[in-house]
Amino acid sequence: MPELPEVEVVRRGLADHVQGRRVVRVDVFHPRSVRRHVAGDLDFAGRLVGHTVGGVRRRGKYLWLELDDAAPGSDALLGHLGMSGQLLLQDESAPDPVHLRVRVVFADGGPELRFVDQRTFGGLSVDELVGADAADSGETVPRAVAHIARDPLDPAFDVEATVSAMRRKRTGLKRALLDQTLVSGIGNIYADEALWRARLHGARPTAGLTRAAARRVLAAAAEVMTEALGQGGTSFDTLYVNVNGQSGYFDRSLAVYGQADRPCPRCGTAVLRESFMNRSSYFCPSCQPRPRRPHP
DNA sequence: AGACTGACCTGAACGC
DNA sequence: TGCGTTCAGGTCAGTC
Repeated sequence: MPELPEVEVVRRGLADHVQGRRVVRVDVFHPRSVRRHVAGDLDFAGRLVGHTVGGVRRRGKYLWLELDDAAPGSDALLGHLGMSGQLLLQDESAPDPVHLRVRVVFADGGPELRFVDQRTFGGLSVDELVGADAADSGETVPRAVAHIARDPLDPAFDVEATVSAMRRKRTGLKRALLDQTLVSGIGNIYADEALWRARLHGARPTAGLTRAAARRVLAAAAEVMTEALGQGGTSFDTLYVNVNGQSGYFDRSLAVYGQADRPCPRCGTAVLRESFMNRSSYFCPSCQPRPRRPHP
């Protein structure tokens, strides 16, 4: 399940291996994988061919390859891995993976960029770059990413503004952590881990949080994702760009996620699993007591 | 306007 | 053995 650290691992791998390369051919094998490109797969391919990959950027779980340059109005190849997406660099002689959805071929004859996605929740599109925020920083993001908040590892991430925005919400803390327009990059796994580190229950109403508690959980999220990145980063020295986290090492370090009935690493109490938003939440009932007035 | 739900998708694991 | 059910969960259109 790619969340911020996994996407960042991919970004680094791509930056090392596709920057400066010119696209000569694009094959789209599954229309759903380019559904965000409303002009269709032919237009998608046409906007890539002939262009050279510039910088490789990321915000939250979104990743994009600047085409030619980063100026507003220029195009970028935007990608989201969804649940099962992978961006692989593979030699043209390597057999096509079963779930190969899009192939990008480069002029130098080197390894192809292959978008592989079993469940097709992810996707690619070509999107125009726009100014990142009102301030004239010169930073640009694809139009489709403009509504996504900065993530906790972004140097320009504003903790105090995020704390204020969080406390203005009328929702539960875990919902808020998963809200990509409030703070991006956090998914179900790192939300549970951050809540555990901050000793807070996900049903705590955001409006009732102290600023200190809100800061604590955001700091915990940044910390756990930084640690995961450190471990995920060990495996991308080859042309194979690992994306889905399956071969990452961080799962050994998870305190509560997926650890139902196992002892909490801090106090030994059995970790609980609960259903939440059609998925699962894991927490320690001792370290993270349910609030007296939980947000439903 | 903001909060929330359901739909999308495939394959593995499980129960009977 | 096989069939049906559940689970994994990121995002956004649609609803209230």
